Amino acid sequence: MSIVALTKVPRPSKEQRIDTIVESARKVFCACGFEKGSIVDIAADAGIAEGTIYRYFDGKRGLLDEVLRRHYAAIFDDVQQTLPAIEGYGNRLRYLIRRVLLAISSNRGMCGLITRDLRQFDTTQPSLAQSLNHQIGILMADEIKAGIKRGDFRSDVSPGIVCDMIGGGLELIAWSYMTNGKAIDVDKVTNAISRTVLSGIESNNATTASLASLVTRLEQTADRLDSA
Amino acid sequence: MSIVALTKVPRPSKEQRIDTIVESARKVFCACGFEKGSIVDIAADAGIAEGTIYRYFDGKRGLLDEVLRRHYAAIFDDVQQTLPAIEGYGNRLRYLIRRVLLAISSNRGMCGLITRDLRQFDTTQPSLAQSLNHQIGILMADEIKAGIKRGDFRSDVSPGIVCDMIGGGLELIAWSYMTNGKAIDVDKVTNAISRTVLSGIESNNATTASLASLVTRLEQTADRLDSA
DNA sequence: TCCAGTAATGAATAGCATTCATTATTCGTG
DNA sequence: CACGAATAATGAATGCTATTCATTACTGGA
Repeated sequence: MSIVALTKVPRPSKEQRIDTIVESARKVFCACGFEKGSIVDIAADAGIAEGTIYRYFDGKRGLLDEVLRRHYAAIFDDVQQTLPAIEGYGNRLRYLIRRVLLAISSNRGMCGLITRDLRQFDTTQPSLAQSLNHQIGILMADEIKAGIKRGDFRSDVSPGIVCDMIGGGLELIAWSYMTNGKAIDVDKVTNAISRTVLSGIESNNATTASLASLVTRLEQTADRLDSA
Repeated sequence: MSIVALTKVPRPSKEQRIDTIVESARKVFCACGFEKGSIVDIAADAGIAEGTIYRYFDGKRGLLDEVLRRHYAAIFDDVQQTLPAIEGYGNRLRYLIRRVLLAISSNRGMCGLITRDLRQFDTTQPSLAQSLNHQIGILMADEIKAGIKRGDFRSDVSPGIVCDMIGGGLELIAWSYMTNGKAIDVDKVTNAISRTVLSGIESNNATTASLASLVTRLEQTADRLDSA
């Protein structure tokens, strides 16, 4: 029979407890993934019993949602501070692409959660987390729509489809980063995506050729004028 | 005590048994998804015991892989028959995009498996199924590379990135089809993607218009000079 | 100090993939 | 046809985890 004198620490506030749980969940999920990261692990890391987690969260899924929500919130904050300072729709679009690539390549564990586990939709109850990638898509779509209105972008483009292509492309790049592990060359990829989106892949030989012949003709004319 | 006279059906061949199991798995997975579709359900549908499945497959995951492999194989067969008959790199690219959209929109259950469950990678052992989407990407990349070589496409485009953008875009469209259920307008989406990939989104209205008027003016000047 | 009300606990529950000792069937051979 | 290894099928038992809930521990006001 041992009598132990423990300094009784007061219970943490509701907010502190939630923060502790979410942080432990983040650590465990990032390290092991959603499936393999168990509630027992998270509880152990947070220094509490499993049951306690269920007082604050609907379940494992809800916990993941909150982890992801906080991750995206930080990115959104950053973006909202930076975006307005950038001039030009094309440049802002380019910044958004680059920002996502940075987020992907700077946190492999989170990248795994996003590419692997965010997708687990439940047709009955769409979760908050599902709309997070979509939010970034909305930011991009806003730029494109504004660009169309101003005439910088063609009026026949579908902003939604273009955003899907950018967002989907970024996701595939993230996914292949997760599976093959090769580092992402952020600037190179940013350039490739931006260039493709803005200019497409078709060569405009016809235009170039007609311009070239025009130049030739003007040069000849100029020569004649000189000699006259 | 009942004496029942059952016509003893001979055991099916290994191949038949595998086909039965895979077909039952396809039905169950398509109806319930990978997580919720249980081995018991599949065994019941196939009219066998759960244990039997494990004689033929590594486990639930391996079973899904085979279901997906067969689904993709059918598409590949179809594509390989059709593709060579189409003239022009841009047109073949367009066909591939349309073919994938058709596959997506014609089979919602399978679409769910692809967008939701195919992604469950295990960093330790990459599965066959993971490379299936990639295969289609390779077909597209081939067209793009050939198009670059022939001068139809700009030489500074990155085929891999463009394929990621097309493939990723298609996946996002599939995903949003799964979550919001709205039917996909195959032709409209095919057009939007093709147009974006080929021509980009930047309007060259201003440039074209100003160049055109410049050309006109220069031509008039040149004519006047010539006649002088 | 006491006592509702609130929070935390962790053993019990439940669901499901996977295993494996047991039973049934097949088929080559005497 | 009969026998008996070899092969296939079975389904109860196992193990793992998320989730629940009766019980216990704390807290803050009267």
